[in-house]
Amino acid sequence: MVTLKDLARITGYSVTTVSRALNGYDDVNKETRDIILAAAEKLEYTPNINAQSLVTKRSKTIGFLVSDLKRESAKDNFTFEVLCGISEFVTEAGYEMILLSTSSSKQKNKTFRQIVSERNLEGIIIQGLKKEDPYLQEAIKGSVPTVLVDIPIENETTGYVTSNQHDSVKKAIKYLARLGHRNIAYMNGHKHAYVSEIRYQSYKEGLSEAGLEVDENLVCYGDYEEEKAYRASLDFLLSNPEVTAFFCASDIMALGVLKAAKELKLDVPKDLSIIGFDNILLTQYTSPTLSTIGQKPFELGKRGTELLLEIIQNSSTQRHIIIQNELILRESTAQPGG
Amino acid sequence: MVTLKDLARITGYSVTTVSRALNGYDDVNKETRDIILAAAEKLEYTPNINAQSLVTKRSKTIGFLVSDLKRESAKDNFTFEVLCGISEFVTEAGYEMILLSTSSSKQKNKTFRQIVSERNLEGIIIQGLKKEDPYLQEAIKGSVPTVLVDIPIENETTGYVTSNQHDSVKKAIKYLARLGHRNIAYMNGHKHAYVSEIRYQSYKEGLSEAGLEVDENLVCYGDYEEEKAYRASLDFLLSNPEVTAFFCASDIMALGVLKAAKELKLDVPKDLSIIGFDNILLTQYTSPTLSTIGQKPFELGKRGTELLLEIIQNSSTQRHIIIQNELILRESTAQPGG
DNA sequence: CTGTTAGCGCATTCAC
DNA sequence: GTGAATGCGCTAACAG
Repeated sequence: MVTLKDLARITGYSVTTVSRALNGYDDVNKETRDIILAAAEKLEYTPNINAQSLVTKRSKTIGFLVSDLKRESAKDNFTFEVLCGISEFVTEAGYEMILLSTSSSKQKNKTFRQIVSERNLEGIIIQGLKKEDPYLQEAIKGSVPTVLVDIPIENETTGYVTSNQHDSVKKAIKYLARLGHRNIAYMNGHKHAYVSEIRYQSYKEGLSEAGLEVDENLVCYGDYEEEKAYRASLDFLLSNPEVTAFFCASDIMALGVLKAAKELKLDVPKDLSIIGFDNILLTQYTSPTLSTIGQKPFELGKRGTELLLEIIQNSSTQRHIIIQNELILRESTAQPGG
Repeated sequence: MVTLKDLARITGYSVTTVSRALNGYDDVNKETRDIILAAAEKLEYTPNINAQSLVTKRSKTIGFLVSDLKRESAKDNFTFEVLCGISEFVTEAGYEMILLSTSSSKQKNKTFRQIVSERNLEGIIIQGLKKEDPYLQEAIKGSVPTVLVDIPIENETTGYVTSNQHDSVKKAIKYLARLGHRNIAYMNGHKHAYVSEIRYQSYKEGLSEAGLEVDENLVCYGDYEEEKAYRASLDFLLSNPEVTAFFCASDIMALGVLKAAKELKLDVPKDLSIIGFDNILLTQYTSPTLSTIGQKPFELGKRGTELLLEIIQNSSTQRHIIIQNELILRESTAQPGG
């Protein structure tokens, strides 16, 4: 390992001068700088970021905190795409990202503050935590720069990045209404997620704006799981034959509804239109293919990181970023009756 | 931020004693230790790992180096599942993981050594790099503990974790042969991946062991892409009507073959049996559902990390770990003719 | 058992 | 322009 001291010894200058030359200070003789830079290059000198951060207090590291990063969550490439987006931007900015999972941190009885101070994290991006998660509360209250994915809360050191779920859900509902659907059901996820609320609220508003009545009985709960959505919709469709369209808070649940429809010999989209949310790869392969609302998780990660670094550098003019979703129409939507 | 110095000041002991008490040395008076531990708890003291690593030379950090972590790779949840496996085990061991992408590192002209020494990484797990990638070569030659995923190379500081691809591919081929297939084609991926070679080799051996001749003309190249596999197999199936089974080096390519078969009005599995590799989620949703070889990427990540930490601690008895794959039979395989 | 001393690699005063 | 001195938070000899 080559250190500043080595470079100092070899070039004959002091550690101080070497440090300044390498960090681009302009009070260094050009010749001196060239000599030092050449030596650094030759020896493949790399600054020790840990040592740097010890004195500068800037670790050039951020954390990405997600809820249980277990086997199952791997199915959900939303998190992974966000991760990719973060990774891309973070590296561009000369930072590095550490992956943190709440489950394992809790297991180790760490507080949010500890997670952060252990590694001197400059900021944290949070995704997928339940509303009532203590880490989330700590993060919001604390003074560590934080960016939340899909949780619309902001303050001095907290920002968020999300998509225009409100508009896109309303758009989907109104689209169904325009096709002639009068009884549009909603398959909601569990109540621990902010997005469930937002989407449900938007569903209701969409109905109202389309001149349709909101009927609480047309709401099912599938917990963002295919199997649960399948079972819930099986019963539901049997007892609510007037329903001709189903809007689902996630594609995974839409798959469950699709399965139930098939089992009940309902033709999709002739007897039942279905719209999902997420645009997962599978939606292009089902039969019929699934209409859905497409998010851009990669962008969420990338822009979220951008925002986080701005908050860290105190250079941000805003505390939130909204990414546009896209209503993707495929084969699972049509007029009622065909 | 609470430091050792703070604890020393408050408890009246020296920094050294506080440090020793906290690190569980047994040459500390029990009473003293209790006082110190109590103070640490009360003030929520958290050791600064960066400072620790500066002196101990152990950063408690490993890197996960993957090839281009771009938008597209997100489709491939193999990487993500490996990542989840790493994350789980790494945290258990008190380590943290940093995500590194070759594309961005190259862009910054960093050598492998620099990537490692910048952050004092204790070890690295590598996945998805092409055979000829310079980072891979550096890693293997270098003295930094390294674990390769699916690249069977080992030496003093390098180990690998992979699945029994050899056996499982042979098993699949022999299964097809037992069903009565005599002309079994192979859809290979690009040649930059070790796994392509291994699977191809195993395919040939499987044929031989089943008493079938190896015909180089029955090999196609789909580059691990659906579209390319689709086009390659379209031509191929037209000009090779005697082929009744297709083994594909990845499920994604199997999807391409399935699409081509449908376009050619070939019934799967009646006219053409298909077996893929990976057991991606999609294989359960296609029609017909796809037979495939299931890997356990989560296990790969987890066991790989385990191995890496052993190499780091110099406690490993072996340098490689093999995880068992599973031949999963679904609807896309049958006897020729039905 | 405990404290003093030294130093990890680096950036930053402050003199010269 | 340059260097000596200081300290970031911590561990590791070495004395006592």
